[in-house]
Amino acid sequence: MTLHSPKTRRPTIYDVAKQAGVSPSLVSLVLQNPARVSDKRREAVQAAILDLGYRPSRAATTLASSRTKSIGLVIDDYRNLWFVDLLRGMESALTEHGYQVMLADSRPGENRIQEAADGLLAMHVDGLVIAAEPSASMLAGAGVPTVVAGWRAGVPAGADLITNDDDGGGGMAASHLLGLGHTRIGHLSGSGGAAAHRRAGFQARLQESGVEPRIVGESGGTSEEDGYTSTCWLLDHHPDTTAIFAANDTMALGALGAIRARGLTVPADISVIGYDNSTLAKSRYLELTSVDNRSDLVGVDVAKALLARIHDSTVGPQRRLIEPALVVRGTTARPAL
Amino acid sequence: MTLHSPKTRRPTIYDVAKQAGVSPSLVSLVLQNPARVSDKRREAVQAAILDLGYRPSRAATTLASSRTKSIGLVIDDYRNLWFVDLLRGMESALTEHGYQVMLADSRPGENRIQEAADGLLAMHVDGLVIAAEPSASMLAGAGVPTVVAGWRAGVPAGADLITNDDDGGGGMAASHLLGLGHTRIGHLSGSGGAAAHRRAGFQARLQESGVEPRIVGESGGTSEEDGYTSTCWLLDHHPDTTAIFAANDTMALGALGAIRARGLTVPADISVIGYDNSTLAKSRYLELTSVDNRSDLVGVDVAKALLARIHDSTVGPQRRLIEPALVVRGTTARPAL
DNA sequence: GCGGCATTTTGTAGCGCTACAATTTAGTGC
DNA sequence: GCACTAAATTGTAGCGCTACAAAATGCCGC
Repeated sequence: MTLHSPKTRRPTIYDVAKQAGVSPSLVSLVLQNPARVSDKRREAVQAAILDLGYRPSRAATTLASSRTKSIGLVIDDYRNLWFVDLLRGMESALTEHGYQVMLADSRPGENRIQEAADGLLAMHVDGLVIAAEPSASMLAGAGVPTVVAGWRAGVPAGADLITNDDDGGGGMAASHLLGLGHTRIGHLSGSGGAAAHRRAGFQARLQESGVEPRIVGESGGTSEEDGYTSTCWLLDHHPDTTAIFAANDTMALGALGAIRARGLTVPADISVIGYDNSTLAKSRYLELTSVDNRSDLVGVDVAKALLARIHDSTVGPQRRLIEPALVVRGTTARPAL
Repeated sequence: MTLHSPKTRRPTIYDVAKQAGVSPSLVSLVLQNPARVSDKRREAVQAAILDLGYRPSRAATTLASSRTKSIGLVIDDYRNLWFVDLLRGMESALTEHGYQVMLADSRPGENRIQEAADGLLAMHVDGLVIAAEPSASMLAGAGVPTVVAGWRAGVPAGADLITNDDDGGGGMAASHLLGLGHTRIGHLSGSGGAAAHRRAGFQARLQESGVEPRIVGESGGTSEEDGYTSTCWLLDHHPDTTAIFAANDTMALGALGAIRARGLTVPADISVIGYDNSTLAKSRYLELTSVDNRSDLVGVDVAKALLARIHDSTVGPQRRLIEPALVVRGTTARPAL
């Protein structure tokens, strides 16, 4: 590639057309569907593109064609890494159709989901994914296909919903602990929607077997600190507890800390199971048993739902749950006798 | 807000103008500089905007004004959370000037930095930040102000460079361990550029005091697993080691695992210090002493450099190092006698 | 060589917005 | 009320691209 006068304005489709000796329309065609153009012209155009360092203006394309081949993804916080699996899942299903994903976070702490969505909509995204807990009822989509991923509350009217089966995952955790022989079981919960479903599924499955879990922190936070203090409370009030299910891996880490502080050992004295199958859980140092909510699969389904709606605006909104998977590692074992 | 015929095309500036009884130009003015418009018209326009649910088309604005008030940030992998601090730092300095940040990752593993940058450039970003290790020499910027953040290799010609002082951070780790009285010190390194600087700074500071560090994994990876195996090697060959400096927190976690596997205790038997001050390090369970590279400050400087270049294209490229900070927690202590 | 048809190529118009000059309106002093 | 300046408002002309209809070209058999 030759660098032509670096300080000049970027080359346009007209520059390419002139250099290749064809019309701008032809260049546009080459860009969109090279197969429709004769070999001779196609090569001339591609050579000119390379030579000039031409890069089509996304803004102009958007304006002229009124579709961007891109879909917007609103997440809550970059630090909540679950979106990464969601994103990869979406991309795997989207790239083959030529779609891109644009990310925006909702300013953690301020919950500006609508604002983030607006920003994305201003860029003419063809579809919108909300992967953050909507605080108030939002209108969101405003015309473009919208799907809520990973949350169940506050789904805007007309939006698809594709989310992890947190009830099912809670049930899996319960079954795992029951299967190992535990009966005096604690649960560290939190106030969020996901935590509520995990709790419900966990509790229901235990009750089927006649076991009543000791639930802590139902209306509290879900940080490591919360996990720590909840575990302390649990060990104070139910010292015979042999297993703890934490609503997420971070809280499980807190539980590990509290257990260690009591001089107890995991899993010999107490089993611990987390949720999310995060990096934390996978760590060799922690070896945390955890429930993986398969956000990658959620992402794939999100993409499919979006594509379906984009190509056929008459399909109605759907709701689907993705089944999680239990990953057994080193923090769960049979209870001591 | 009234919802007007949801299935119709989105309202344009002309719709707003008609409804407010003014010209499109006036609406545009209200959008850009409300103070320049009389109260009466301004309010009429704003009411119309609200009523119609009007959202300016970013594409049209970009095309017409040829500046987007947005800067592009290329990161390597969303999982490497250091970019979050960088981003927040940038945003804190950018939002007051009305600029937005657009993110793109370079497809982890494939190192498609140029591709990611191209995508951003196609959206007419006014500035570009490369926060990923450039594998080959890239042209990057191609006209727009560019700054490389957090890396020192492969800086494109004409780009600014603002990065963490990894040498300084390594020195801080060394000083900390020396100050505690350690003299038999190991270092878990890696093949990357950042690791090399941390190693160099660490080694230099130790040598000033006549201490020669035992360096492992200089040409290896920087995962938890690498930290684990390197530590095993270290403890095999230098069992008298009393302190270990890991090139990052993840490796430090691996070190903790290996130390525990040997039946040794941290920090009683061995002190461990990491780098990055990640969530991991802050965890109450781990309490890992770590060097914080203050990526937030890097972000602020990146933003300032960019703004300076955008507003005055004649300023030359600059290079600046940001001083890191040591965060002492529970994994470092005086050596046993 | 020529009609008839498929393929390739091109002009024209316009997407929604902003810059800028031109025009209108308001404000001032006398 | 008038000349004059400042402030507010508007019309015009694109920004770079694509859709689409129209035109040009190529290809076939006879």
